Amino acid sequence: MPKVDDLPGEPQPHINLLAGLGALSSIEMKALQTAGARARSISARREVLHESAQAGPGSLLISGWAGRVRHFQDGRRQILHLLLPGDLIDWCPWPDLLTPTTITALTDLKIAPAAQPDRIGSGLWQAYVQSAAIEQGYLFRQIGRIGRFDAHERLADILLEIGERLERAGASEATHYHLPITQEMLGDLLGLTPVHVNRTLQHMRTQKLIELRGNLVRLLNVRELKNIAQYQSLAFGGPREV
Amino acid sequence: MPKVDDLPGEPQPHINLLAGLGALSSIEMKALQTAGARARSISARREVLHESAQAGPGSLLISGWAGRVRHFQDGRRQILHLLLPGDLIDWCPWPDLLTPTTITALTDLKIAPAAQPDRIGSGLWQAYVQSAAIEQGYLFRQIGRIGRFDAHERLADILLEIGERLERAGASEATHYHLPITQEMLGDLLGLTPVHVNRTLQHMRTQKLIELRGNLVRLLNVRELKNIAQYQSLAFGGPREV
DNA sequence: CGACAAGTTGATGTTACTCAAAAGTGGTGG
DNA sequence: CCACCACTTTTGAGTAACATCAACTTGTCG
Repeated sequence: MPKVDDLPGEPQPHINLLAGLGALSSIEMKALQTAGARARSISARREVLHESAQAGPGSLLISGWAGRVRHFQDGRRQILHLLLPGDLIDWCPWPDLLTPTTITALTDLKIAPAAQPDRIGSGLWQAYVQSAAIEQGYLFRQIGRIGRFDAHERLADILLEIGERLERAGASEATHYHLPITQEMLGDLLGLTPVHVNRTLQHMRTQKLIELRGNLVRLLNVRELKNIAQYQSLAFGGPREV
Repeated sequence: MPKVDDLPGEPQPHINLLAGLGALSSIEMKALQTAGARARSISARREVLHESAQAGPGSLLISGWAGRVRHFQDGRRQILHLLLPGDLIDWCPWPDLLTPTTITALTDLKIAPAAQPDRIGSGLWQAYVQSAAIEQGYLFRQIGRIGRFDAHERLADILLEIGERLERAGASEATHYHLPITQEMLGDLLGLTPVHVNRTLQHMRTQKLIELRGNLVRLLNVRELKNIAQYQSLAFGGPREV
């Protein structure tokens, strides 16, 4: 598996991810590479985008984790969707049609302006559109997860999902990755309190389902985890001919 | 006592809704009217669309309530999103990019094949695209609702949201409408058990927040309901010039 | 070293679930 | 019209899951 960090140069998860979604021309690949090089840094806990903002020309998350967030008046918050390296952030096929949500940096980030597809229907354009469709799929999963799963199921499910997404972006292995967010953020994502997240993780450790040291997770018993979460990968089409 | 049935001709909520989202030409209006007349019936609890199905050419929900549903192996289910009269069901701006979810009829339905926009960018096309974007906004709300709200908040929120959506479709008043789904379905939508939905509704009745007789709901204290749910309308743009 | 954030643990309270049964509702056929 | 059925709503009692409050520990960084 591609241990991206060993490769020369910067890791470019957005290229790995998008190349899997649309048949990119070499020009488009180049554009993505140069975009990646022009990434700017944003530090943890900063807002990347505010609810009230207009949809921008699109951005690519190069490194770090972010989240679409809803804040409530009484201080509660819910992470609606987790954004991982390689993800497309606020691109939209037409101006002004994006539902604006606040996006917050959960860790330090690097964000690059998205390379613009030169025409509708190009490989890059297809990849972007697919990317948006996939996000919608994850929203559906998120609803099912927090609506009907208990704490163990939610954690098993999200750990599997994150691993799968990181692997697709070539950023990690699916069963062994760096989890750079706090248990409190995990709670905000899963609709649980940080205390309960902690206890549940403890329990999963004693069950030898996972290992968690520092912020390195290892999924020790993927079979059982998938069983707990009734897990199945989110299916989506690969690149198609235009 | 649905007032709508007393009006001459068939009610056409999809026209009310879509006309608010895109500047429809008179030809497009006609097309929607004839589409509405060609509606077919589907009886309650039937699947309208299965997960595995290809994205179709699109359908309009003319009457009745449906839901995007996820079923779990152990019999639990979660209604991911509620589909109300006038809603666009499986239309997608490009073939095959829709995330397929099972759609189930919660009541008897009437469904019409969606009139196809004749070109990208037309008023009808814009209305459809906006409609899809709005659905995404409701998905975000749904996640916040079930992730961080307790039972009272969830019910207050959903009752307000449903009222608002029905009113926008010209199908009811926002504070006084027919609720044709069972409390069990409401539970599946909100991630609660039917028993707990019932108790919570009882409590809201004693608080004089709502009135619920048969399946007619009246929101008696909208101010307080909005306060409970920290409610604010989902903002979206009206028709725009092409 | 000290300060601060994150993780951990215990004790206790509350919300929501489970199981169970009764009562109301609507439709169907005799 | 009534009897019967299936479904929904309602209510009660007991339980489990999760939240809350609070303290203590660990780790990290200046």
